[in-house]
Amino acid sequence: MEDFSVLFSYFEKIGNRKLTDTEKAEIVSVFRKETFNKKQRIFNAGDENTRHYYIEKGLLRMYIIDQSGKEFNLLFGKERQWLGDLGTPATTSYYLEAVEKTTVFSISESAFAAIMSKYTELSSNIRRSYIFLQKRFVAILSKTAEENYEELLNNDPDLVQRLPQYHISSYLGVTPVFLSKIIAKKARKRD
Amino acid sequence: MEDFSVLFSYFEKIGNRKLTDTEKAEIVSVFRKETFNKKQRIFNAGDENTRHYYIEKGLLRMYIIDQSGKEFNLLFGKERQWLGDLGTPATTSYYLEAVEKTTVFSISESAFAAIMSKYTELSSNIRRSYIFLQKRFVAILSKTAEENYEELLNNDPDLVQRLPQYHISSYLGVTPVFLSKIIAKKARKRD
DNA sequence: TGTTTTTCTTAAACTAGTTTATTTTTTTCA
DNA sequence: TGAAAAAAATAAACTAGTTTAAGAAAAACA
Repeated sequence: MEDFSVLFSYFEKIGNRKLTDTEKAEIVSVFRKETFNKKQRIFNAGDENTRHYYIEKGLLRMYIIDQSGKEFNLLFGKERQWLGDLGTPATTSYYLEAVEKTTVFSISESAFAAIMSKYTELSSNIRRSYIFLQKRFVAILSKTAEENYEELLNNDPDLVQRLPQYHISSYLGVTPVFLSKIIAKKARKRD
Repeated sequence: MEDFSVLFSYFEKIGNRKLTDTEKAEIVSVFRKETFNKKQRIFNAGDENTRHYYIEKGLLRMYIIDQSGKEFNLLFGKERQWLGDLGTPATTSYYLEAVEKTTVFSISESAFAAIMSKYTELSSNIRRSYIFLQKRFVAILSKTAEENYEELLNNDPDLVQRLPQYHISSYLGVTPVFLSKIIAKKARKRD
């Protein structure tokens, strides 16, 4: 029998109360526990009705590939975070991939919509995602790559450590070459 | 007595049914009809507990001012659209201003949260806003200013006509000088 | 309608970030 | 552990977009 305790804790936290056995059974029935290996693709641009992922352990990235074949990391998700394309069930434009070996609880859009009416905190979560993206958007628009790198380093040093540099540069909207320059400059300053 | 018919129609559309007189009275009691003149400020960065605005007529812009004093237009809102800072009631980082003389129905965050549970379509609206912002983010990150201008022209020609060029350039994340160049180049091509 | 103010254009010098290519360092894995 | 592959650093030439400035055009308004 698979271990859903992390998921139960999550719902107990957002519901601010213990779950009954019936509720636990309900949760087990709509979520699917899955594990993905490093670099394994979870969904692809063009896929319809993609699922939502609550991450137990590991690191995922959601990205696009532009006309010229270049990748842009839109979002990362790590343990105790949600990731997925909120545009679902419409055809997605994104790719979702594991950066590390990752274990998730996944749920279909329809089931997600259903539990949202029960756990209203899930809607607040979408709203928080919006606010996060808005901040990120403004930062990338109005600040230099150097400032944005500095900020990421402050806000989520863990992420910077777990990701290869070229994934970070793509998240910041610059080339790996340029991020390398920024880091070299920072190191030069420091001594 | 002020005319709330546009707002009633909106709720009848999203609720997919006629409103009762009681419901109409409820709506009138929580919304405030307001008019803003061209260039009038509606809220400022630093304000707390900003309101949500459903636009009856006119055009608003939400923007930031960066460290160096430069403005960046994050979003525009026109008739039959919502605009506001979803981060409310937390202190906002944004400015909201009327581009044209604009009439709105405004509502406080607490009342908004309350009617959201009754008209669940309002949550879907937040989700749609998220999807819109995500698309815009990806476009600005991965496409040239020229392509982004072209796209805006296709998706919302009306907006391009109603806004001064420098507001559009700021929305696209470039300087007015550069947008002017893009437009000049386009005109040169066309003949 | 003419004057003032605001917006747009053009030009030229500049810079943040890109591209391509090569070398070095780090990681992977047989 | 040693060879191969992946990631990062460095360099140099390049370009998309910025800055500053000045003039032209359009809009506002008295």
